[in-house]
Amino acid sequence: MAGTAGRAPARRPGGRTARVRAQVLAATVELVARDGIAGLRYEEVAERAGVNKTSVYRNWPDREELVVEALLRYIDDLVSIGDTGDLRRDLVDFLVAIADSLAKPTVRAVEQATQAARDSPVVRRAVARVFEERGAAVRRRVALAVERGELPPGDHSLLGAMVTGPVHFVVNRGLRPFSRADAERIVDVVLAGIRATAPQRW
Amino acid sequence: MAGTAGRAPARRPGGRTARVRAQVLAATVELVARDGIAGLRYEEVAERAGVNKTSVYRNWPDREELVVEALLRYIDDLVSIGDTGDLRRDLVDFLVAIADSLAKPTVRAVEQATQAARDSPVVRRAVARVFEERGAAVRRRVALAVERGELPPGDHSLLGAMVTGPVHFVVNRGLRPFSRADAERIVDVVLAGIRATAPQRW
DNA sequence: GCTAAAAACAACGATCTGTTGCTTTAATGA
DNA sequence: TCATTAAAGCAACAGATCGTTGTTTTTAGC
Repeated sequence: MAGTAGRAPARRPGGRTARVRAQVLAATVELVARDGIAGLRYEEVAERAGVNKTSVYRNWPDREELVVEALLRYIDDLVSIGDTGDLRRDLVDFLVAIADSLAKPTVRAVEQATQAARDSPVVRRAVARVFEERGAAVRRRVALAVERGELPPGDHSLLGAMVTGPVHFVVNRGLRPFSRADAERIVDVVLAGIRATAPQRW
Repeated sequence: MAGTAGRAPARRPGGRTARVRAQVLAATVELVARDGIAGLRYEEVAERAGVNKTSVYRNWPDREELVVEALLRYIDDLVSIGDTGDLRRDLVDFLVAIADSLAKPTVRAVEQATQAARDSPVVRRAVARVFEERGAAVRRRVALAVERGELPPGDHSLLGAMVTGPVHFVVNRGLRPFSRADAERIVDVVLAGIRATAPQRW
């Protein structure tokens, strides 16, 4: 797959074309965030992008390619974990950043795509790729923590899910705002639990 | 709001009418599970239900009322937590049951509705009501555990999110199957973490 | 079996879909 | 600066879907 989503590379990609493409992809993200992939309407994309609908149809004859390209373009909106040397702090900051990011259209679009991924291999691959980068960063950060003696050695493959899962749960249910205190509680319980269940004091 | 979703009660609700209603609601759940609320098409509902589309339009002029009624009808598909006297076992069983239930169209429809709830008060109320029953059951079970000395007293409002959040996370990302061992690990870490972070050995 | 509630049938104008032929704009490179 | 031409805009289309309405047929309830 060369170029942007399998088509021959544009031969005049600057100026207006770039503007049109960017506006279409931005509109696509917003509408997928609101209505999901199945609810996406080309005419509404064009209207919101301030572009003629033929521009959308001709550039992205396949709606899944449109959605995938839109998701990948904004992949950087997905927050990642940092490294201050203090695992607890990095995790807490990470959770707070995730909670905030869940308000962004980009991130909500990824959530919608995650639902749709069940029925579409193309979307599934894109979503997996998006999450893979974040997941790898968390794994690297955890490995560092083990090296530094902040965590006992062992299988920490569930750690990421154990700290971020509750954030998604609370925010998506939308029952209450997610506070920094919530993040601290989650991280403290999970880290203490991992240490307490380690085979021996390492 | 009397009757089913605000309309005057049907005066001939038996036999064929009941059959039509049930088939439409079942079809609605399946299609919402696949395409979300915004992607729901009345004609496809009618076709899948083996029913004329006018029956759908006349019974449910408002698509949100159709979706809400469909969700509430299958509310019992949402698994709840049991009480064997052993908190760890009850939680593990609960998590495994949740993971299994996430394959059901009914439950996936609720997940889709949860996304859409952001933009629709009607849907939001229905989803909140659906989850409220399950959440209350977990809170009761946790309160029992505290009474029995299985858990230290304190604020356990995040416990439900901390054990079920990771399940949703793993299953929805769909990277790998969710095993009973995963459930055990999650519950063990969370329970150990809660005990380890309790103010004193209670 | 009668009555009438409710489902099916049929047909509608309006909107959306996806495509095509043509015109206009403007990015690119000389 | 300006000629070339890629790419966007415009207009019109057949077909599908939407939501509604008038009528006919089925059948639940008495």
